[in-house]
Amino acid sequence: MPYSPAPRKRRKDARPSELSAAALSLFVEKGFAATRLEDIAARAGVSKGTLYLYFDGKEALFKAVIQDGIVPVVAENEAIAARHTGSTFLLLEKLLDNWWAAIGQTDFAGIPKLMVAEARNFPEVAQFYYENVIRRARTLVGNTLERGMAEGEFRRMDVETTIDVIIAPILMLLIWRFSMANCQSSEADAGLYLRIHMDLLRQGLRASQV
Amino acid sequence: MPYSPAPRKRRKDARPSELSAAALSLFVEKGFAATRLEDIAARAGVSKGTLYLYFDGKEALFKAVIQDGIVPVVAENEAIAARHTGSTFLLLEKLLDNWWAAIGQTDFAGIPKLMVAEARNFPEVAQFYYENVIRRARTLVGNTLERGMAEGEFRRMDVETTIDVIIAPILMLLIWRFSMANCQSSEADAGLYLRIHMDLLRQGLRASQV
Amino acid sequence: MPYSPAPRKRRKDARPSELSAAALSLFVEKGFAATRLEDIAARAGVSKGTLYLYFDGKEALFKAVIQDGIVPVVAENEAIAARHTGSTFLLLEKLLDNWWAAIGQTDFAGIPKLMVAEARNFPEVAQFYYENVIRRARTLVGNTLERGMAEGEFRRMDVETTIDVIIAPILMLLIWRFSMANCQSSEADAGLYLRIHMDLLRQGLRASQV
Amino acid sequence: MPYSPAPRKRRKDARPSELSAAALSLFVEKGFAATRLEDIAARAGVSKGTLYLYFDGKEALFKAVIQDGIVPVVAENEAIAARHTGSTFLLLEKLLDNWWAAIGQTDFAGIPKLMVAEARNFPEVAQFYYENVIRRARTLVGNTLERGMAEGEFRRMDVETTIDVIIAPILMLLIWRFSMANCQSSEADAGLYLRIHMDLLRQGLRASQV
DNA sequence: TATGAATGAGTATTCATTCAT
DNA sequence: AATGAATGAATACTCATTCAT
Repeated sequence: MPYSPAPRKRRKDARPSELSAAALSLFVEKGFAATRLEDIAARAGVSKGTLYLYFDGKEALFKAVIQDGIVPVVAENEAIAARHTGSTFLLLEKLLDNWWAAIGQTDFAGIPKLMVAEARNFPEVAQFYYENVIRRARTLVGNTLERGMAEGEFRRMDVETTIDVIIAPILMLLIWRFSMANCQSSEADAGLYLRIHMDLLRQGLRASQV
Repeated sequence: MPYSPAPRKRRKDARPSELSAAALSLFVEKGFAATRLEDIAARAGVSKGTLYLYFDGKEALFKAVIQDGIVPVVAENEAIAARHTGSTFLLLEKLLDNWWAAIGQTDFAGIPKLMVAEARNFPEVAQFYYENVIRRARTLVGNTLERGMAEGEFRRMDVETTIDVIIAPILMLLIWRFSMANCQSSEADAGLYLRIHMDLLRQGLRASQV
Repeated sequence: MPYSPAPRKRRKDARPSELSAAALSLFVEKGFAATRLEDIAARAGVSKGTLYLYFDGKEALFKAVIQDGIVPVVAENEAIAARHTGSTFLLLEKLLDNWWAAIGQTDFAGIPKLMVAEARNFPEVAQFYYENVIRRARTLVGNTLERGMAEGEFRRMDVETTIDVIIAPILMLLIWRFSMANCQSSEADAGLYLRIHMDLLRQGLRASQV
Repeated sequence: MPYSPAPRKRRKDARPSELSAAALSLFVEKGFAATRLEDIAARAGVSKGTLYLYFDGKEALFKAVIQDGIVPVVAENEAIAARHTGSTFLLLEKLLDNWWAAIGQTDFAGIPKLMVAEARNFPEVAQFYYENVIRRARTLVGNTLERGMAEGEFRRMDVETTIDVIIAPILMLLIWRFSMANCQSSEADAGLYLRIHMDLLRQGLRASQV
């Protein structure tokens, strides 16, 4: 018999992530304080009490949302970089593609805005996020840049600044989408935006070819 | 001895901005929902009830904070651009300097983070902000770019994208300062950051001089 | 010089009754608790603080409204009775007419409803009202009935019950007017109501004439 | 041992009427505005929050108190009239007896005073009360009078006026009990009062028997 | 495991009252 | 005498959390 774990069992295991998914979408939508546990429970299709079977409370839910959300993607990107061979710029593109598929097009896309909004109220979670997401992501990009420079594919440049130039537009894209985007009459085209960004980088990074 | 208006009167006139200043700093620090009116009152040195003499309630206070905070600076910058003569890049620098003095180094610096955090809960205020701050600021930068291109000082480029490239790092600087900045061990040097930004722009914008 | 006291002086003397008149109309309209001192002041055309120059506070205002409102009319009616000669039923009619002119067609008309609504919250005022209005009015009507019976104009009957029969409809008329009257589509005709009431009494009270 | 439903469940079903009973007694005692939700909860033996599980708020509680309180008794009286045979005056007595047992001797007795006091602040509830209690009660009495006249038991008379004569004293009895009654030294005897009222009616209504 | 009834601490808001001018 | 800015106690209502079933 190939597969088919008992549905009830699968349900039980899936619960926590169902719950934190519901929490994430509401936290992103309304902010932490303005989200009621009752709404999270309702969106997950369980009762309020059930939340407490899996999480210690609202704060714990917030931490879980942040901590479980993005870290795996960072690790995944680190793995991608580790096994990559060939053009460094192609690696940058791979990293962006993977990040876009795993974050940008999922509910996790709301996390940066959420984290920005709540960092001061949850310094401990912010610290965790800084060390496990931001720092690692910057290191990854930084290493990639250095690899490109070492191989002569990229021109020499200040690494920290260039990391900012690479990451900031991507972050702004997400933050914008979960804050002011509704105010624009015309829908922004995220795919186009990212392509332009990468095009600029392709030119901007490469060693000048005389 | 010149005259001095009755203190009571002077107080009355000053109150609204004292109150919204206190509100701003707390909203930025803890978010809208997590800020208690009592704390705002305490920070402004008045009682809870006094807030209601000047503002209709917490939401009205939020609107006032946003609407009164930044718009004057936008207008100021528009005026600066209108009367500027000479190098277009110099104008860009002037605009940045003024904005940095009037926003970046005051409590208003927290507004972008606040607006990002609360935009979804106050769509009406977000709309106001979009139209009176964001759109006007973008138009101002866009016109400046076009002026530079028309005069041959800047190379030809896609204006909308370039506006993003100019503005996004400045926004990120502020958003970062009011969210994750505490997580870094080393203090970031905003002045340096902006100087590098302008240096990159100076090179990136100018028409290639063969 | 016939008259013309200084207008300012007249104003000063008139203040308290202007204030309690404003208070009465609002108390009647919305009840004691739901009436804000600010509204009373506004209706009287003065500032909130001025109320405290003439009354000790909201309760004092309530007491004044009740105590100053109706007692004079009771005294007036007692005087009418004292100097009346002739048909006793005519006296009853005079009393009703006077009461109707001095109470029923003025703002004082709202006092019975107000007193009913607030008696339990102001037992002291209620006691005052009971002794100085209700008891005296009942005594007056009772004495009149006894006079009519003594002179053979009215048939013998239980006095206390008859007092009720005479007074209750008049009270109900006022209470109704200040409570449910707005619910009726057709305007009630108070004058007609009272005339029918008196007609019934004329028949009901008179000694049967064989 | 017969079964016994879970106490929790039994509680749940009983709660709303426990709560509105507590609310009624306090509203009658102190008026709507002067009654604190906390006191209602305390009198019902629950916490403040529990009220909100069953009612949307203070106003909803007020509406429930009025709407659920008296209407059933009106319906009951209509049924009594529908199936009555025999003397019409006996029917009047039955109606009074039933009303006295179901209203006059229960906490519902306070509703007329409450409704009078709050009608202006709750026009919608007042309208409901007018149409579902007052109008129906008057119609019931009016039909009874017409039946009596048609059968020759009652003399011919103006129906609307007579309805007033029948109902007003009963209303006054209740209103009095919940307002000024405490001011009297001697306890009024409601039973006696009603008996006298009916005696007067018996004489007043019957067709003169020559 | 899951439920949802019950709780009560926490907060925005109102408004009678005071008092410097 | 008159003002109205300021106060802070009072209260309706919310919602995270608990726990008996």
